[in-house]
Amino acid sequence: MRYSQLFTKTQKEAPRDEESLNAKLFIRAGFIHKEMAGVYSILPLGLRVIRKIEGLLRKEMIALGGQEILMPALQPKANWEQTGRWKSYDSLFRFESFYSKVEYALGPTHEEIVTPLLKRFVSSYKELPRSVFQIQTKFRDEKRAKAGLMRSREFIMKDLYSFHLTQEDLERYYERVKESYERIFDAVGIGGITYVTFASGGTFSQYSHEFQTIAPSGEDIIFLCEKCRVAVNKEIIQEQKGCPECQSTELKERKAVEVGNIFKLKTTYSKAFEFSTKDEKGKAHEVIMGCYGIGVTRLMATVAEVLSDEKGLRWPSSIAPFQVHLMGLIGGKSEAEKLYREFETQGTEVFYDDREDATSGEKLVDADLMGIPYRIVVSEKTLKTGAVELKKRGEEKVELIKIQDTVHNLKAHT
RNA sequence: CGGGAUGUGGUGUAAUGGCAGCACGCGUGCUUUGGGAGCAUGCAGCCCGAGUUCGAAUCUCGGCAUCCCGACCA
Repeated sequence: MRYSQLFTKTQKEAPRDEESLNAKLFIRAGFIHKEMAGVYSILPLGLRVIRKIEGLLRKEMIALGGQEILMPALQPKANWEQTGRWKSYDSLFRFESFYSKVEYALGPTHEEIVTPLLKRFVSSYKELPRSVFQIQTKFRDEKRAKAGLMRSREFIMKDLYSFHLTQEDLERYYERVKESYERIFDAVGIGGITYVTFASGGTFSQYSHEFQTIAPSGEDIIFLCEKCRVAVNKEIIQEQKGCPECQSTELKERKAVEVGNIFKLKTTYSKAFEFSTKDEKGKAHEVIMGCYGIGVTRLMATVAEVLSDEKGLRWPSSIAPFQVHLMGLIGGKSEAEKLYREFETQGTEVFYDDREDATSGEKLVDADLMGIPYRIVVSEKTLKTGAVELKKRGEEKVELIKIQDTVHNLKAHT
């Protein structure tokens, strides 16, 4: 993509009405635009990051046997009454049609849809287990939206739901999802600071698990055991006392962001919707369920919060909007143009700062702000030796590589 | 929802009862170009509504919006 074609632009100053690091960086770099408290438009660069995260999640969910679907954000009141959550779910957006008295909900989560949906098709133990997932926009009427994309009223989430014949089968699947989540957080560069955290599991199971990423800006407090690499949520620290795995009481208190959550629903929703299957003997059993969420936009914000530096964003290759940020400075513009075309032909994701009216300084500063992993500068200086300059975002070291090897070389890097 | 704060060109800010100014941005021209350029010139603003006053961006009241703290958070 050419910078000159991009309708957005970067800005030097962060707006006064954003205090959180992620929102400041995303707005300055032109990734998002605030429409109102807790609601943002996603701009071209931001959307590319979201698509990357979605791709990664999709791959993992499919590996877990998940079948991708897309359920509605607009949901019938009746389903929410069936589970009692029409009245009890505080952050449910409810509204009435302008034309009739019909009331609707905007989905904050999809148990009320997915359970009757699976019930419609699954009626025998032979069809279990099953799992479905979606990547979709959720709505929650947060009492206070805050911290940019960290806690917004409209956000993108990946939600997976699994359906089992037995508790044991759910347990096995649950462990597989846990491992999958760990791979996902590793892949986006926050694995080292993300902890499986024991949280309250409600009345139906002993624990649920959250994936908590250590961050100064986090709104949750966790108590972590460095030895076991697990943590305990603030909610249950009183009853739990020590580390759930080694019983150590030397836990460290840290602020963290909840980037994912896995939960054994057991039969809560299958009971509400009378979803059961027959076993070999023809006896009906309520289906055992699990649900597993990762906030896509929150994950994006978390990566920005923990990996950025004073110059701007710093994306891991796995979810970067582009792999290469190319620019031609004085004396290097025509060579940069040629390189750009070559990259495009080769299918490398390249962002080309082809602006005629931007100064060198401006281009360099923008590259740091946007945080694309590899920067290639072509200028009179580099061309003296028939080379271009390659620099990785966040590192000081620059490497000169022969211009004719550049495209091939980057293919190896990315 | 309780508490606190703030609303001035697109963005960041100054003026605090008396001519709305600066920087970035945007337009035009020329010169520039390895870390958010220079000169010249132009465009663009007081959140909304009442009130006080000779006079309100400034004071008062109401509304709206945004941020922060708290409560809440599958």
